[in-house]
Amino acid sequence: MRIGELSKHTGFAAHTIRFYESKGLLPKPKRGMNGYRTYSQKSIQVLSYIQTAQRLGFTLEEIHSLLGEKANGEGVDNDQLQRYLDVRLAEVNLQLDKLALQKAKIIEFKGCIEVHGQQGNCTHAS
Amino acid sequence: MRIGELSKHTGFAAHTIRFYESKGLLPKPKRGMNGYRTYSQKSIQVLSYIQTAQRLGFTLEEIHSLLGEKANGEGVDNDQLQRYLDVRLAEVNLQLDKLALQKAKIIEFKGCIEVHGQQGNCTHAS
DNA sequence: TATAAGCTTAAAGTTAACTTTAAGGTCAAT
DNA sequence: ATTGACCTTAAAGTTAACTTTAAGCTTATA
Repeated sequence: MRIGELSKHTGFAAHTIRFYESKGLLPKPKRGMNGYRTYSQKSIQVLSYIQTAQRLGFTLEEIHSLLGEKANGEGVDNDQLQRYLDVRLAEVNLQLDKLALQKAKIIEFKGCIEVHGQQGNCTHAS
Repeated sequence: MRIGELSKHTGFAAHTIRFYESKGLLPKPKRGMNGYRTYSQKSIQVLSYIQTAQRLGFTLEEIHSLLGEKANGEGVDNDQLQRYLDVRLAEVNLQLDKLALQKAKIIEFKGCIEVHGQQGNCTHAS
């Protein structure tokens, strides 16, 4: 399979696949006699893994670690994976708290302006 | 007041204040005969306004609009401000939903791996 | 007087995850 | 044979919000 077909199977643009390769997320594929990249089914699985990890909010750098240096799809063991997930979970919870606070402030601010206007004492609502 | 003092009053680093000026968030200040920037109390208020807006999650570009082109601290009227707040609120809600979904997926994933291991059918938990 | 702290500028560097560009070789179909 | 789709590379561009660097005045302190 060439890069265009892999692209269709995974939804990743061809240039994104090349970019991932350059970042070490995908192993360097075999090349045809014309220099074109040649992929196997395995590559679909790895890209699918990357997609899943991205949906969980992992960065490409973290995914790189998850996949392991070789990027064969072997990657970390289950204990390490659990630790990664715990760290990510903590980050998500932190972000959720931060956004909940922002939301509360915005709502407070909205109410305040409605009543007092912008010049009021709510300009710097805590 | 020179830039160092303004920095101490507001908590913004001097180079950040210059950066805001370059972005049009702060009006160009007067200069002393030595070329040094000279600020008044007003600048403290504008920076404080910027800080508040940042805490609500507005980008510098949005804050630029909020302050108005002149960056005098006059800025938008209350109706426009309400609209900005509504837009930002919608963004925050969207982010909250996205993160809540991520959190649920991570937890699901964690449980799945605990039981089946990484090779299991949970690798691509929906 | 010497030194350190503070001020000036313009430009480049940072991070993330791509996207775009340029300049060209290959392949399939008409 | 030519057109168009697909492939190649390396390098630069994108966005946000700064930070860092370089090179050089000015001011305050010891």
